[in-house]
Amino acid sequence: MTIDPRYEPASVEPRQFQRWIDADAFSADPNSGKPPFVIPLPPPNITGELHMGHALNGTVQDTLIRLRGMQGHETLWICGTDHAGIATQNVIEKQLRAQGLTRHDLGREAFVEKVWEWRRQYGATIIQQFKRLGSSLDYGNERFTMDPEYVAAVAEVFVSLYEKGYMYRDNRIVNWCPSCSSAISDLEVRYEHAADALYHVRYPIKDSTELLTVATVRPETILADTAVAVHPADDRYRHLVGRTVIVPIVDREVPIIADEYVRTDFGTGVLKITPGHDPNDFEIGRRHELEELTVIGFDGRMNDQAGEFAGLPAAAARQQVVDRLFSLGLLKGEDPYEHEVGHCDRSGDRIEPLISLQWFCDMQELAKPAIEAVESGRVTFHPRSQENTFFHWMRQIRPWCVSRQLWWGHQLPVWYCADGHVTVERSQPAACAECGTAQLERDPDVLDTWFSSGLWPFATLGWPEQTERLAAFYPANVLSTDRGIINLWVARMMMLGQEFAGQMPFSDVLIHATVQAPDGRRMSKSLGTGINPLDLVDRHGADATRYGLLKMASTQDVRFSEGSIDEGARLANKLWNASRFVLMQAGEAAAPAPSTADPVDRWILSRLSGASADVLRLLDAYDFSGAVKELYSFVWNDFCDWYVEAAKARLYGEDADARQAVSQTLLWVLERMLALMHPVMPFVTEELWSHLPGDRELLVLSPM
RNA sequence: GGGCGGUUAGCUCAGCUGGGAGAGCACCUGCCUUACAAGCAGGGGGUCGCGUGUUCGAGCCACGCACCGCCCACCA
Repeated sequence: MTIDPRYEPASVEPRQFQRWIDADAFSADPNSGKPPFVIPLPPPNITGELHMGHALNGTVQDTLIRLRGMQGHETLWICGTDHAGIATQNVIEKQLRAQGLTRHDLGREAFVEKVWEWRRQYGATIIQQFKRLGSSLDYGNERFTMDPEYVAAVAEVFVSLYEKGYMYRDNRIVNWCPSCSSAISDLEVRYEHAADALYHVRYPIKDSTELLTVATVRPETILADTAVAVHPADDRYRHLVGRTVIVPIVDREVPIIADEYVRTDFGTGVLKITPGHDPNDFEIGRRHELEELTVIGFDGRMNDQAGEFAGLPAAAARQQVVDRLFSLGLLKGEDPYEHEVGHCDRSGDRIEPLISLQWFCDMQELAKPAIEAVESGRVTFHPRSQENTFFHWMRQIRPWCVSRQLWWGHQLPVWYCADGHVTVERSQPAACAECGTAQLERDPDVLDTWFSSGLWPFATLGWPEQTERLAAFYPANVLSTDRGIINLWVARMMMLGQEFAGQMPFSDVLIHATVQAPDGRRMSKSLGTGINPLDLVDRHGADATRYGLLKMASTQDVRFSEGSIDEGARLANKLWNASRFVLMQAGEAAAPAPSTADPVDRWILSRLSGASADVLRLLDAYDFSGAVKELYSFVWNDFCDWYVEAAKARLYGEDADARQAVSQTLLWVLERMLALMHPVMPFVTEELWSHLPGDRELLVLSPM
């Protein structure tokens, strides 16, 4: 037998992967009787390309799946992708724009068909990329959040939530993204530092020569002011409560009201109230039954109510309003002002708080069992400290705005008749639930993409049908993800899983590290700081990449170091050559057996069992970095540097019995070592396993 | 504003319930020793972010500060 003196990943990886596929090694049998072990892959967006986060998370999950499989579990790693509503629609709209078109030129049906076409062509790219890492996903049961069965599951959940009274429609102020032309949820708003100005504006008091000065960063919304507020206990202004001021420029008479919300120590202690364009003012407005005026439209431009400013983008209107205030002598001054401003997580556009009619889901009741599950330890986060993030959000959870003004996604299962009656059904209703008319129009909106991904652990198994797979593989065991979507996704899966599948969807939430760029900045395409994990696989091999990622990802944030990947490559090569040496000595010997005659043999056997125990213990504790270091030290230092070197004397000696004994022990330790290494380095170990003497099953299917 | 994590050798990081400062890479010296030069043997290199405190003793515990990264947050 000849084996290359150097491990060449590129020539081994495709071949070994194909063997796993041919042996159907990644599918799960619901009737095997073995204890299940299930991980739902966080479904990547169909628009996504494999990035470092995917690669790390994929490696973590694959290591666990392979480990548990070898330990005798029936393992299932749920595979699939997310339709990613806004993200995907934006990609297609961008393509259209390049051709000078908008989605409205195509119309809804043609546009959605175009997205499907795109999805058929490119939507599986990232799943193919996961294969390069050796991921043992259940490819045969790949799911998509827009599969027909999944669509039915989403409708079932929506209708059921509606029937239980959680889902309602309301006219409220929402986070509006002008460039997406849609509302988004609170969690999709990203706050960014902005250097604006704080303007001090004088409002004349009616029947008085007095002026009241307010401070605002958004003078353009003055046009929609419907009150001015002071704190009820503020002696400076107490006498003015109940009087009237004249809103500058529009000369509207509005009341001076008192509200606890106003801070006496900010600005002048007088707050202008614009219920139509500020979430706080909206709440105050509702408390005081103020009129809700709108001067900024859904396109982010001033609307007809804005008079002379109509048609201007809000930002441009701001400057013109300021100029007018100045010329009216009502601008008292302006100060530089730095604050946090909401931006759309998807488009990056500045959020415009606007009042609109949307569907909301009341989350408070749904949150309770999820909070309790974490408090009681039935669901545990690793590391534990991440539970703070979860509790903080869940204990003060607010209604979830679930409707999106998009075309790509799960259209709401809601119909309206001409009289405005609402009919919520699992499938197209024949008649209005209230008046019976057959003239119904479906709500054009679609659901927040996180609504459907919230059903992932059970909708992928056939729910609401009571399938064998659902019975066998729900709930899952581990959910591994980035800490950025603990609330966005993990918490929602927990709430919906409990409500609809009757149990928490998993018991262990793994929050893996975030890999930063080598300079400590965020790794991102837009910053140009991204490192493509597939390049690493090309250059160092998949096993090396996996090893390196596990090695470096020990704390919450970690800087990328190619040195760790390189260490993995060297370890793979070391394993390769150690095996080569052992196999050359072993020849075509029979099944290996350890010998305990020599103290050196006893030493390595003892080290092997010690290292095995350590590695398994560390992996059980999700300490991948520690496990990988232990593996390295055993393979390199104990086995190669000490045992193999010590074994040479006997191997090359005159004593035939000693030669036999040491060669047997070498082979035996090698075999166990390959098995122990397999979850981390599946390719090189599987290849070497195939060179071991005797008929043997694939390593991935062999017991640990 | 609140929370989480980090700050240890030139670089990336380990250091568990307080008592030896460590690994890999890089560097230096000597070896192409017949599994591997992606190798072997050996070596230099750190007031463990700053300050105070607890202790016989602190990288490790407490409090405070600084800087970096991230999450959450309805103060114009």
